[in-house]
Amino acid sequence: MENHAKEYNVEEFERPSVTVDVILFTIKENKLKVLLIKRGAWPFEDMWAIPGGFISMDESLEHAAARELTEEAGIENVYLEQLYTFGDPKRDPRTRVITVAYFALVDSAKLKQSEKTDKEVTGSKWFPADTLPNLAFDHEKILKYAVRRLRYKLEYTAVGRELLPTDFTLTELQKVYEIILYKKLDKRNFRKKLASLDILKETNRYKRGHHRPAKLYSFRKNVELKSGFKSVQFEK
Amino acid sequence: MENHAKEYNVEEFERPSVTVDVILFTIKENKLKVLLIKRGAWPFEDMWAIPGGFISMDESLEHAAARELTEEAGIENVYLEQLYTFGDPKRDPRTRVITVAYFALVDSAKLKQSEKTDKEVTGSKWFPADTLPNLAFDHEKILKYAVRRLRYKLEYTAVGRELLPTDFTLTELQKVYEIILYKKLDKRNFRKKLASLDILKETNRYKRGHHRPAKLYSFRKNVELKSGFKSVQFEK
DNA sequence: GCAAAAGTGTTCAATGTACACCCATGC
DNA sequence: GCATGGGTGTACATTGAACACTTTTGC
Repeated sequence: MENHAKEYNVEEFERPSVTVDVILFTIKENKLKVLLIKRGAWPFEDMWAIPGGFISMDESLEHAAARELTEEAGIENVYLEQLYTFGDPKRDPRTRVITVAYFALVDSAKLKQSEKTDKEVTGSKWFPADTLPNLAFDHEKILKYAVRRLRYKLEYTAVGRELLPTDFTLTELQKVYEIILYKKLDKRNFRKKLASLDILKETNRYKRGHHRPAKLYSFRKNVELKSGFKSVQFEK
Repeated sequence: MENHAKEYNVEEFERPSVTVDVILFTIKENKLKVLLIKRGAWPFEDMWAIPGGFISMDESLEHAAARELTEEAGIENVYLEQLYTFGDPKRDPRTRVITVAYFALVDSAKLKQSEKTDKEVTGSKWFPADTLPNLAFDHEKILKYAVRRLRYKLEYTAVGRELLPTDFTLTELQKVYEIILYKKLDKRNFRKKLASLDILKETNRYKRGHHRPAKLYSFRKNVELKSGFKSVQFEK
């Protein structure tokens, strides 16, 4: 059939540009936050955008996403998951740009170091996921999609761990869920569920604060992010 | 920051080729089947592949997917959903090719017409999803991913409707679920669940066969594909 | 009248949800 | 000693799973 002949001459086809964009989430100040970057040039100059960039010809998509995170946020080894590919012909006024969006999760404690070194130098800033500035391109749509996916994932898997240090208290874990799902959870039910899932292990250390010390827990190794916290219906 | 300067000169970047591949599922002969196309040229000449092709510069990704379905399978207006984007640098020996995979569902009755006209002319063939030939490129991986997603979707949404004509019997619907989930379901529980979901409406027509006639049902309009049939755990 | 698919309810188990009090520490 | 967050169990409702017989038709 004719298509095969066409396929052979790969070079005949005009090629779009391909980027990766990475929505990086963290929790700070009891809020879900997203890292955005101020654009310095046309188009959408001075507007905020999701960090991203062009893929190299010899790197995988995931590698490109990880590289962007290092370059633009100075962080490494974070949870990274492909979200969706946005390819509307008019989404970038310069030329045809298809973007493969990823989302990433990082414990805010991990940010502290890099934050001090290149703070504001990069023109990047953390915004609360529920009060965003106007965004460049179709980035608002992408970001909203990412938030939906994050919520969904949180209910059905244990991705919450990616937003916490290795050791944490049960109350801290519950807060992660409450912040992202945007609703209060019942302490006893939450803990009962955790116990039944058998994904945590106690340490024998405690977090001491101003009140009664809280036992520290960590996730079991080899818990393949699964098993959920269904408490809201998301699809509509 | 330096990246913005780079971004401005979009043209400086080498561009990959971008294709869409579409995994088209249907149910025939009580099996889940997938449409594959025999390759006519290097690379992977004479091997079977998922239908797909290059995107045009002025069409959306979804449009490209729909167009491929029309060109390669002669069908239109089917359920189409973006699956995942595969971009390993070595997945195509010719050059860097990133493919945005979609999956599509079609009622086999809808195929009958086009089937007769261009059968075998296109070098395409329906394979049972569980007994595939060796596939070109990374298409086996893509296809397995599609099957997983289809199962998942079937449990949590009402996509099953896309594999049936507008009117169908409850037994036919149950068979769709059994074939895809690859397990027997209990007739009474299945019907009780359907009733509670309130997504079907009775017609006053019956399907007459060799035995007792079965009432025909259709899906309510505006049932946004949701609400599920959880009966197996999929993630692992 | 008999073979074959259509249709229909109840019981039990597991899971989810609501809810209130004592405990250990810092100050 | 008191304010504050840490920690724990029980009763009820909802959902899922197992299970068998009668009905209606074509032949």
